[in-house]
Amino acid sequence: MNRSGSIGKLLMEWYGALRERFGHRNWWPAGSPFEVCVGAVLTQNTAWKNVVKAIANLKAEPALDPLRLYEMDLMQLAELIRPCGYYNVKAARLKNLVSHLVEKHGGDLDALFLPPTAALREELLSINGVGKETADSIILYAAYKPIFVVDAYTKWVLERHGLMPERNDYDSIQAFFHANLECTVELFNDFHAQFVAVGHAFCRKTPKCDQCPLERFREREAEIWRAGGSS
DNA sequence: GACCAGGCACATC
DNA sequence: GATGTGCATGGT
Repeated sequence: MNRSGSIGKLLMEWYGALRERFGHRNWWPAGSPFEVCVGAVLTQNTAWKNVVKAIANLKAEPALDPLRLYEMDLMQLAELIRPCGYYNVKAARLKNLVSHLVEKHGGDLDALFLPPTAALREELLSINGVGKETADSIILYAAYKPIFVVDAYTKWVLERHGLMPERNDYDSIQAFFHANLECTVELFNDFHAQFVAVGHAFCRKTPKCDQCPLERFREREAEIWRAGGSS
């Protein structure tokens, strides 16, 4: 087995251990694809608990709808999403996303999601306020297309286990997972969610880190490096 | 009261 | 292209 095969096998064992520990995460925690899009913007550098409050406000208005958000006053939108922080910035970003959706696709998410993944990603990234993680979250969890979402916890785990690819930028890490895993929506969906779960449980909690379900793979990881290019 | 959270754009060098 | 900074609330 070559080295990439070994890594793929290890990653699946990681996934199995995480899944056993945390259970299937049932992501994305949202009632509709549009809610995923809104949540993806609101959760930028923000704890999900606070996003839940903001989304509840939008639902109560009710305003969790492309056209309503499109027509809503910017200041009013900012006030509704205040609990999730950066509310002025995020109100503008939501407006950008919704304006694109309404003006280019008549408010129809299915129309937005029609292009192939690479083209859709480029289109989303062209919207000010939609970066790589936000775009990929929308593609995976709202459009149901297989793309691996990389976040701070993903980087933390890879670094912690010495599995970081040559370059540690977003696209390189994403390519690493695409190269070593079966590219399916189901796997990418829950794998990313498991990284978030293990991050919540152990990242920055060094005293507890020895209880992390990934610790038992240390020896396997060392073996892979000893084996080098083949095994 | 300090520190952190499921980023991103923009300024500066 | 690498690095620094502003954005802001709520939980621990």
